[in-house]
Amino acid sequence: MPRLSEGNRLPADGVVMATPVAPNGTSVALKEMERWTALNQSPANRQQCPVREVLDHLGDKWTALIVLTLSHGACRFSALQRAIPDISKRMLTQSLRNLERDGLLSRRVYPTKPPAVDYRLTPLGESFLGQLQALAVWAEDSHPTIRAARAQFDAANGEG
Amino acid sequence: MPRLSEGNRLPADGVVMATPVAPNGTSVALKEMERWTALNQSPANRQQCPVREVLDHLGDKWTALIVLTLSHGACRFSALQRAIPDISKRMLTQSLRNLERDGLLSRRVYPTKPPAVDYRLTPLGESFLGQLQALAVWAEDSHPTIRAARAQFDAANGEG
DNA sequence: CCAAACAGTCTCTATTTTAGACCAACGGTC
DNA sequence: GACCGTTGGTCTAAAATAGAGACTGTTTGG
Repeated sequence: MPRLSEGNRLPADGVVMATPVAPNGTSVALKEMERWTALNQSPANRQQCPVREVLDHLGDKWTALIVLTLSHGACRFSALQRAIPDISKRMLTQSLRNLERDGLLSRRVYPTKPPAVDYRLTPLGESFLGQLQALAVWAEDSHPTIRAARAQFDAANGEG
Repeated sequence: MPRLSEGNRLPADGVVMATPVAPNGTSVALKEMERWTALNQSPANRQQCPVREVLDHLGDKWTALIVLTLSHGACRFSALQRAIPDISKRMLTQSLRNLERDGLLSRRVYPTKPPAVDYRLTPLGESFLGQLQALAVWAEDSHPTIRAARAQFDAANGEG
């Protein structure tokens, strides 16, 4: 197996790795890349990778929205449902459980009839919220640029 | 329809809104929450919400990983595949297209045989990368805490 | 001449998500 | 007092989505 090292056998008409090159001729970024690639080879490594873990949670799609919603204060199940109308009960329950399991929020049950339950961020949850808020700011700042890029792309590639 | 205002008719045994209270008696956070809730009622609003847009992209699950991988420099399709072994070609293609459409990365085709294509972050992509890296740092920092919380949760609630 | 590599596309299946019914007890209305 | 909505969920069936793998056509390597 040739195990081709990317970047060496590249088309002659374009510089592909525009990164600093080490004395031996291989790109520095390439080496980092190889390390990263190697790391991701084993399922075990992938599973215990913190980045993956966080990303998989964001991949819940609802998780981030829930945390953002809870930034306004403690919230009951049904209030969350109203705040995020397009989440199904099932997913809301599931996402809340995951978040609780990971210690990002705490669940409090009031033994009344009908039962009342509320969710609030833990300190860990608050710190995650900080990250999310930074992301939200980036999103708002970049929104116009993204919309523009999107319009341009759609115009270039078929408009159907 | 009573349109119950959350927070007023709460169980007597627990303070549910531990947030500053405005002169008129309603929680400040509650008002923000109502605004947020109102915003999310209309599908149109949800669709054009920048936060949603970014979150939906992270919800791709692979998008973030791709951007993080491209932080090491330009990368060809197959190298990305090797770097992220558990992504399917289908999703990789799809995610790359979305990212390109939103102007986070650029795609360059070298008309050789066999064809070569490489992807690299645009300035906008780099700025998104910054956010992602901050998130990655948070993830690594918080990993132990999360693992602990998880272990505790699993111990408390049935260990099956 | 068979195999692999390149960057995808296409189809078929497996997983995930959603929509909606249901629970049991209570408050308000008619 | 029948009827409705409210509480926080769980459960099932249907819809959307993701994944696995075959296929494209050309070129180099063995």
